[in-house]
Amino acid sequence: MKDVAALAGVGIKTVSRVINREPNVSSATIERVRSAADRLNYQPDIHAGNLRRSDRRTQTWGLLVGSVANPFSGAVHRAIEDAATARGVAVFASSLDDDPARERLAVTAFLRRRVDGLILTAASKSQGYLLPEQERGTPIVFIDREPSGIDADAIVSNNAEGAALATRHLLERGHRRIAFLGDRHDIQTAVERRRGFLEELGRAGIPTGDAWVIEDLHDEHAAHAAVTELLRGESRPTAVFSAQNLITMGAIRGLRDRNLQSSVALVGFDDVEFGDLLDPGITVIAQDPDRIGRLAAERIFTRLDGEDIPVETVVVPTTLIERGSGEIVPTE
Amino acid sequence: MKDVAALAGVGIKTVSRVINREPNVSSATIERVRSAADRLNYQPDIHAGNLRRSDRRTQTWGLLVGSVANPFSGAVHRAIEDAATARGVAVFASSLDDDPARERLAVTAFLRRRVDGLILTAASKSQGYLLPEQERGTPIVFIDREPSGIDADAIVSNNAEGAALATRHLLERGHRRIAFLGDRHDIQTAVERRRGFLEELGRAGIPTGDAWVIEDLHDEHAAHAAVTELLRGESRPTAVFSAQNLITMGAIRGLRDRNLQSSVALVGFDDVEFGDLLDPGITVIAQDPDRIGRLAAERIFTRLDGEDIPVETVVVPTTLIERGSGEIVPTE
DNA sequence: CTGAAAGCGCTAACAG
DNA sequence: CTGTTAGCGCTTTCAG
Repeated sequence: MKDVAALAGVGIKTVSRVINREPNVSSATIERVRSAADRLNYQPDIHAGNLRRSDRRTQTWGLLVGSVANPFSGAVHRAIEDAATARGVAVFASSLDDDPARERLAVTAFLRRRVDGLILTAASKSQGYLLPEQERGTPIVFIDREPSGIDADAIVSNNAEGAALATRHLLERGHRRIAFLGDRHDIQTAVERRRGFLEELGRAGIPTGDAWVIEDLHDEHAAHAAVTELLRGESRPTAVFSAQNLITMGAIRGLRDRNLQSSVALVGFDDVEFGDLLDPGITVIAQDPDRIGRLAAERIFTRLDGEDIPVETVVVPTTLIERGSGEIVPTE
Repeated sequence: MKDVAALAGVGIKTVSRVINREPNVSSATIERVRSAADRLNYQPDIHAGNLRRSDRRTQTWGLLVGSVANPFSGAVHRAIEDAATARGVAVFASSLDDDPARERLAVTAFLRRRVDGLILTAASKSQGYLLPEQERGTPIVFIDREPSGIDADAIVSNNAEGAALATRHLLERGHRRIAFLGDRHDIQTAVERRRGFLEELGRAGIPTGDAWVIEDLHDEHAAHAAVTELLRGESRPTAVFSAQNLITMGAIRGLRDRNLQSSVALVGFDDVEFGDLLDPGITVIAQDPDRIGRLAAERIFTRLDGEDIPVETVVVPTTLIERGSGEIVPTE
């Protein structure tokens, strides 16, 4: 900036004014500064300025998700990015793999870079460690899972209702022996989905004990194995509710292995790409990652803009998409 | 930091030493400073320090991809993130949608935040505008596409060879009437893939004019429509080579609409999730996003570490994955 | 309309 | 082993 000022033959403050589009600079001066800056390929250092700026905004956010390679996270990320860049905000992203230690490291890394806001799918048991940062005024929004140990905004899907909807869908088609395939039992969404499933069975008067509830399936492989085992028994379920993306993939494989994909019903939670190209198509409870991301970004902006609204959990509805696998009726 | 120093009863420089794990501090002092920092929830400001630090490293990179919502980009992103965080580097990500204007904006946004390195899938015609930054010492690595207007490292797939491999695969099964479905013709990878296709046809002695070459299919919908149209004619192709992810999806739909998925062969470029669950499975030329990301990150680190190696384009091999659709033989 | 001086949080260079 | 002083690139404040 000093160099630009020297080249343009003006004071350093005048360059600052031009760069920041502040008023009270003659257009001739503006032009001189502009061309000097261009000639030197000058890019202002946003962080140096931030050191002295009164609002102390870095125009940067930190985003923590399961994994940036996961399609759901990717869609959420994209929605957040679109909202953020529209207002000049750059976004850091970090993958947690549901590992609390990684969460702490990523949060620390972002805080040291003085992000203006934090959006996270927490992997830790409690996020109380974020309290001091929140009190310092940094907006924090949780997505996908609600926070614990801290009172903060959250944007989540209606997991229990979605699971109940899936279950009801199967019940209405006459299924009574429905298996539940769930993710790690310490993940909040997994718990909610199981609850929705069991409660719906309860409402239908089906003794919960009758349900096959298989949990802690942490990847496609485990789900595949579990389904294979499940279908081997004498009294096997007539329908399967797979409560997560990868588990659905494993379930599809398991059903195919035994050539049961057209006789055992399947409803998955989370949309699967290609779901409509399979035969039968895969019926799912679809989440709305785009909306989740957009709402999270809006919430951060609202708080940064100084509005003192109460902390809130926004529930984003899920949708049942019928494609065939969920409409199979029990044969036995 | 001043506050921490006051609370610990030491000078500010001593706090700096402790935070940065510099030597020559008594362990008693370290302990006092540590607990004071903890009590105040102190997080050092990496950017303030950077202003004065001799190496001027922000430990931050910028990544520009097609879209963070795209599975290929997501996989590359993840590989880069893993390499980066292992050495304390945080990663900005931005989606370009193949829009040159977005590329410029994102680059500017990152440069103002003083990233130490830039990894990009360029959308612009020429990246000459990056020359001053490169001369300033910022490592720049291109992924997926080679740069133009600037001499810089690149990590790319062997697009032409992969396309030739796909084409040869079809030729070997007796196909002579093969259609090519391509992305926007101004995208380098699309051009390369078309070249590989046409050259392989040439080697087989098939007059290039005989080939159906349909280009500028920029999304799944356009590809779907193109395939539908293509299959309507009297002398339709016996095989289709779809040269990109979304185009393959559209092609699958088009073939299914006419119930030709088991009579017209299909090979796609880019792996498609679920490819093995379809019937027939989708034969593809798979790229290696993980390796691309890893190599890009390594290249940045190597240059940051000061090694003055020559600029190089690393070609990452692609793999043919046979799943059924590409092994269909011509019926006519 | 323009510029000089001070200071943001930190590290380099030096002195004790 | 520890502290002091200067200054990184910028914005704030205030004086022209």
